[in-house]
Amino acid sequence: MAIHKKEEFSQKEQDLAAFAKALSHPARIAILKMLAQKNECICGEIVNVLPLAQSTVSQHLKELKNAGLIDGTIDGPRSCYCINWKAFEKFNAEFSFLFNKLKVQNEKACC
Amino acid sequence: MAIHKKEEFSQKEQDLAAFAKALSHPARIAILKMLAQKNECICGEIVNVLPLAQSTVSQHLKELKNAGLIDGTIDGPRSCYCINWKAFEKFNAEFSFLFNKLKVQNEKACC
DNA sequence: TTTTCCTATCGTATATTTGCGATATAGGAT
DNA sequence: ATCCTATATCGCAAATATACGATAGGAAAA
Repeated sequence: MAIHKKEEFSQKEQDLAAFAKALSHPARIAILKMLAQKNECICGEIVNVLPLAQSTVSQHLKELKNAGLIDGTIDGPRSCYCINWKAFEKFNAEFSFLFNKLKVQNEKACC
Repeated sequence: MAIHKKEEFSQKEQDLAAFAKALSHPARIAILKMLAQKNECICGEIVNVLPLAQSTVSQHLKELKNAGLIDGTIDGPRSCYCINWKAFEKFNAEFSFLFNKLKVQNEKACC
């Protein structure tokens, strides 16, 4: 890659891309699905369900946390994660602004 | 990575992840934004706008096309791309199904 | 025809991601 | 205290992604 060019794009473009990147692995989609379905937060249950080693799951959780998509708190001997719905709303709104709003005028086929 | 584990997840999870991956680079976000804004389809205009080499832009376009997010047709000496709104709708619906629908019951804070 | 312009693809270098085992850390149980 | 259980982090190997220059191909222009 020589030099990373990502910085030359607008902050919004970078933010959206970072959000999408956090969702760009089926394991992380599966984790979010689990967190969305369970009313309570979960922790190592995820390790039992996913076909991945504990350390790998922990890494995916960390990435989701760094991206702000989930919150994690230490609950005694175990860790407890839950979805950060605010972050989802924020990005959902930005995606809508970027694409959905423009869609109406563009509905006609092109090319 | 030794062995790719992606195949062990459900098809829906893989599809959603693939869609997100296509959006996971600011250059591709910028391309989609351009295509959404212009009523007409564009081509090498993108190269002039983005801070990337022509070959790199072409590669990003190819990825977006492979992911099904854009359509491309050859128009004489130049290529013409446009957003595949159907694909966006499809994935938007799946994301909503996965997350938004579950959100209502989960609105209460956790952790 | 030759030249020019536009785009796609190839080859390559480097960066990042993915995955795992091993290890560290920290709380609970004995 | 020692042991056990749950989770995070480190270090490494392999796979992918990113970026570019060089090159190929094809249509229009000269």
